[in-house]
Amino acid sequence: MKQLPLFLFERCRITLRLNLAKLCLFLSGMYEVFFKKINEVIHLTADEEAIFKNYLKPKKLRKKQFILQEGDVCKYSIFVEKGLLRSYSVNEKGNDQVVQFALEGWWIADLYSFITGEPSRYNIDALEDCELLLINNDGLKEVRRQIPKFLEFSFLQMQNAYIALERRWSHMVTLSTEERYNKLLDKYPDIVQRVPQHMIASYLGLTPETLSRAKKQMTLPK
Amino acid sequence: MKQLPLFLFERCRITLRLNLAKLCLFLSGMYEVFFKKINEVIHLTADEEAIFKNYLKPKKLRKKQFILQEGDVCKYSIFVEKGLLRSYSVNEKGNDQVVQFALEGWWIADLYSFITGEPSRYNIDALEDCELLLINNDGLKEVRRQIPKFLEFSFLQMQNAYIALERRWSHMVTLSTEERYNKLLDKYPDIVQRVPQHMIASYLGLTPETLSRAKKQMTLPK
DNA sequence: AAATACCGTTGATAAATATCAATGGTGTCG
DNA sequence: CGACACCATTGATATTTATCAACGGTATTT
Repeated sequence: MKQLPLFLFERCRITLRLNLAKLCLFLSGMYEVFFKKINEVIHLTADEEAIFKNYLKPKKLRKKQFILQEGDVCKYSIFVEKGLLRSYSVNEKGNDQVVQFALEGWWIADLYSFITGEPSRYNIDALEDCELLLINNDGLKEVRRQIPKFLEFSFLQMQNAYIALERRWSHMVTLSTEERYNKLLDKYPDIVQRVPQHMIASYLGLTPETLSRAKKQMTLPK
Repeated sequence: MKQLPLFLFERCRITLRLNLAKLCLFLSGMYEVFFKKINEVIHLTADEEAIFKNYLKPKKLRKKQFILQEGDVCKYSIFVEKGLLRSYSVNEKGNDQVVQFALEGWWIADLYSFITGEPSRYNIDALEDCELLLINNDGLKEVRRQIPKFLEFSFLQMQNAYIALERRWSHMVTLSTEERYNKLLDKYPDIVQRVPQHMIASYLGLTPETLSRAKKQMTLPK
């Protein structure tokens, strides 16, 4: 067997060392928000965190890339370590209907498709470059089995999600356009700042024109 | 001590026997739907059902009576054995906004108030004479602790509730007035039949007049 | 650097729905 | 039995919001 020239080998070593350093940095930061969030509610030991990591799949997503497209099955529940995503459906007129945004520390998925395995009617794409953690349903079930505390966490999380959605519903029905916008601005200023206004409008159930005019009304009135 | 006349004692015995019979009948029927519903998902042993019954409080409610009023804390999660309830809020114009209906086998509460102990912004009243089972939050926690299977049940139930609400949201945003009404008619014909139309309208986010006209449109067109 | 896509704003008009008011029917209760 | 509460329907009108079209600014791509 022919021997490789030494300089090539040397280059490999250097490259390897550099990538290793990057990998360490990458891994240490990759789960930071994730476990911070969970540990706000239950306390996981280092061992338990290790179990968890077995089922988590890190993924980076560039702005405008899809992680779920209409017609596909939603195989993963997505945790946002960094960045910003949105889920939306496209109605018969071809307009986007934004369902949800997801910032750092939030989860996003089409739960119905995720649970049933039916094709999704939603799209999920990145509004900014993202770092995500993916876990599939079997993974979640396995973690809940191995770490019973996590079932408790899942229940509480789902309960909170339900309550939040119910409140959003009540605001949608009760509040005027302007009040709804202000509510969002008040509660999630980050979203309003980082998301194009026409997507905010869609999220609030308005056309871009209507939101633009409503904002104008709010500045000058009296 | 003066002795009571015998005939009085005799009358007591008869009354007692009658009431006992009624009580037995009452108790056997009282939890029927409840455990049937739960056992569709998990299986409870007789012992476990007995534990459960310790924390359940049967209650009958007459048509038009309230079980929760705006400003009160929602102390109970309510299971409907029989009858029909609705939750609603009253907006600043004094109109009712129906949030939810609950038929036999369903749960109803203001979850936010129930969990946090904050005063509720909703009313819950009976649209028909009802038989209910009430359980407070400590009771639920205790049952989840003593019967871990029930935590699993709670998680799944909450997950389903979330998915259902999400779908309702998507229908509200996507579908036309008529499609929404048909969806409800298709999915819950019982509700449409048993509830006055103006409450259906409110549930769908419409005025009674608009729903009336929409129905008319649906019969004659073409 | 030029071309292009994306975005927010504004105006004119159309459509959907709410609001106000009146009517008649039905059931309930004293 | 009659008075009253409750309810669905219909008409006329007002309000809200969507739709269509055009413009100018900014960022992105080539």
